[in-house]
Amino acid sequence: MTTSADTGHGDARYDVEAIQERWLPVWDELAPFRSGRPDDQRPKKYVLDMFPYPSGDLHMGHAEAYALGDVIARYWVHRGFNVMHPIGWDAFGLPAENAAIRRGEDPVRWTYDNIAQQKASMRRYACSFDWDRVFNTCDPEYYHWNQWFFLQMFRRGLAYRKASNVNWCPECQTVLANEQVIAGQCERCDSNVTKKKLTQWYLKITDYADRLLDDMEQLEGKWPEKVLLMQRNWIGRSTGAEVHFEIEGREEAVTVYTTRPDTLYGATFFVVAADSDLASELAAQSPAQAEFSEYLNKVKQTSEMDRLDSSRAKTGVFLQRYAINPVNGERIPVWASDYVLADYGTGAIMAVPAHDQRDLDFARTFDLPVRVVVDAGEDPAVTGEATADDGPHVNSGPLDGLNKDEAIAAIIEVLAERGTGEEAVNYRLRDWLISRQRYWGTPIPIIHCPSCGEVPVPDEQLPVVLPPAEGLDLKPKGTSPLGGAVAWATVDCPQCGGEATRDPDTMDTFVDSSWYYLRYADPNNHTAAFDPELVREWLPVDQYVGGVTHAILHLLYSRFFTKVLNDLGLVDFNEPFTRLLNQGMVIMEGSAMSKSRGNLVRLSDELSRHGVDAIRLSMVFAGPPEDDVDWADVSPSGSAKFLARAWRLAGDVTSSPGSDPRGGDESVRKATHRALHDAAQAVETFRFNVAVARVMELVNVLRKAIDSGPGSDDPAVREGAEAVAIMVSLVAPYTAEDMWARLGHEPSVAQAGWPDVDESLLVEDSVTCVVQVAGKVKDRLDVSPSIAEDELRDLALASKAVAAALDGRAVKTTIVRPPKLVNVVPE
RNA sequence: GCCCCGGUAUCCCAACCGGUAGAGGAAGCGGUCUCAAACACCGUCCAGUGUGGGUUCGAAUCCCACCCGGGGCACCA
Repeated sequence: MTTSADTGHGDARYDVEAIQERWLPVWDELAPFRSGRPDDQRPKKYVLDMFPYPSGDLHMGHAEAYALGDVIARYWVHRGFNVMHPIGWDAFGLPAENAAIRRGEDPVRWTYDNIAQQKASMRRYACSFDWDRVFNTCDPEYYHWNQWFFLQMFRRGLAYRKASNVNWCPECQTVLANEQVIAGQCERCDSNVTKKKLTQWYLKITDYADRLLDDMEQLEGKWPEKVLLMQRNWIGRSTGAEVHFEIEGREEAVTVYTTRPDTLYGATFFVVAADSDLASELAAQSPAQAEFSEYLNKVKQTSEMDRLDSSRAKTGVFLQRYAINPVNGERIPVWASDYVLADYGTGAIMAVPAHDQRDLDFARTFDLPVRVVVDAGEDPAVTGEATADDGPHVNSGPLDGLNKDEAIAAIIEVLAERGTGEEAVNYRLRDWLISRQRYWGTPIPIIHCPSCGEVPVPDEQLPVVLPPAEGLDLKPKGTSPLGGAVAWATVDCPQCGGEATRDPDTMDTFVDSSWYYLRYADPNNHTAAFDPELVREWLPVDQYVGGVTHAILHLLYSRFFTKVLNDLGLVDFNEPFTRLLNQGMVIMEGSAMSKSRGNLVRLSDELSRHGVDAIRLSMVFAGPPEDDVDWADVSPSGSAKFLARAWRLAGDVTSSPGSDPRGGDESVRKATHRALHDAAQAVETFRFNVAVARVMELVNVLRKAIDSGPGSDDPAVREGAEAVAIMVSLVAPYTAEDMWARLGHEPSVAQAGWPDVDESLLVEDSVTCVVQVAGKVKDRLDVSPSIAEDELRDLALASKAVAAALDGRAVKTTIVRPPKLVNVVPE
């Protein structure tokens, strides 16, 4: 146990447990982080930590995230801002339901118990949250507005139902959004995801693809580059053309999408996605019907995992049908294959094997012709490498001799003229599938009426509250448990009054987190999701802090919601999070902590061993915030040692509060003001570890000043110790508060304010000037920081060491950078 | 395969526009205090910045190639 340490200075001891117990009730009373006071004149700032999911108690990851968010929030409070730093719980989701299934616990009870536990832990962890703004997404008062937003979108055609092949997790027995499928596996349980044809609810995020992409410009330099890149990739905008191909024996032409319309003359075959409706239709009237059915069955059995393996050999079936190339009238064979995706573009492609590797692989497997139309010097049919480079077009009629860009422009014009094609944009992004066949979520507020169809639940009947779980079969079985709540599900149609049923699905929990940051501005509003006026006052979020795991999912959905709400006139901004900081993970000996790996470090153990402050400090000091913290590399006992050292300073100060630091020891004052200046700068640029180092430096200076310098009585020492308390309060609030009290002040140190930095104390009396000869350091001079260039050059040239290094050589030139450097360059 | 980020002392990490490689911490070693220890305090050792080349008066920093580690994307036509 190192919870206490004998100081060697009298009987005062740094007793972690006692300090924690002393200040918690005081803070409860003072509520220094309350942000809702109506008469508050301070400028507003909104600092937000991603809210937690209440699965058990807080863990090491939370400890890191909240320690970092706290540094930022507490800093801006010191800086005189009215900081809103709220917390709540992302409380819907599968774990509650799984606990219910496994242990027969009520999801409601399980969830609220966990929330209570986490809340108590956060209080003890001294998070600077505004406790007056707490809510949980599973509160009917909250999800009421999920339903309201859904209906707003429904009425505008942004929420709709369609049948399609959806991602299906056989383990969770529910559908998944594209964003929740990671490398062919379920984001939650890692099962291999399969496809299933189902009718599901979607939100039309694709309508916002361009804005989601283009508005990222506003975030440049304020969000991590990595996240912006991931979002860009995810949206995957590409430009090209749609080209209409006649199919022999089919009334309507079939459209393909291509990014390389310039290679149209090189199309030697045509491929439709095997699992598309078109493939089945084309096969139906063909001798290849039997072969195709067999192939389709095989394709359906292929797991998403295998399908994603691009090294897999190409497979397919010739449908014995022909398409007509609109530019040269050529008759090309139509194949069905699974290398073409049914839900991207139009589900059909023109294959140009000479200039597309996938098409070439396919052509070589089935002995189809390869025709070069862009001369890149090599023959893909021989090398097996398709050429995607630019070059003069050949075998391409009117395009011959043109380069890629010219040819694309020319062919689009030709296609448009003839009405056989046009310029087109495509996205990788798909609409957001939000229905889930699970219990613990927001019921979808739609009533299915046999005569009226999909009828929205009238606003005045919202919220549609979940029926109690008791008596329902929550086990995953592929259909919604809510369907089993017959009394709940059976209702009168709001339109015709006839018997109808409620939609039995619940919403993806990412809907909940897509607007929670708005609700904090007005958490207790019973008549609206929020008062637009309050949102205008507080939003957008000035600083968002959270893990990079949400780089796509949550952040993309939130951006989408914000844009929809902007269109609805409910918010006046386009981007919800002005700045984003991604913190790393806490790992152990190089890998993620997990029970099964046996390297799990329990937060509660660490807290009782070292104290809250030492753990917080360790998290912040471990390295740059976006890097992972390897718990094996940090030294919580070292942190505790530093805190005790800082704390002891407060007890050593013998001057009285309010004594004037002017007239105190100048070098101590300089160290103090330098530390305040540098630490502030470091915090504002998220270099928290550097900020801590600056404080440690100051503590070392003060220790020396007390023991062997101007002494404990010097007012500059008091000034320094108070600065230490304030700076330490960003990271270690208990220690700082106790220091503050020992220095003779009333709580809370959190509200003490950042001391003004005296600029004149940042100027050094003299600096060391390095004198180099040919770039090598030969001498050092003590000079005034304001020394003139000429004077410095003369001083340097007069140096004996320089003369010795020159060894008689003439000076070619002298580079002078006052006051820090002179470089003498010999001939 | 493509793209992004990183590689500095035994370890975790600093180093503003290219300008003294070291701020801070951990570990180690030595000392003061002590009967001894713990604690505390003081001091100290340790790298030339992954490798090779280039630009420059001067490179951890900029450029090129490669190696290693981490992350993202990956049949998206």
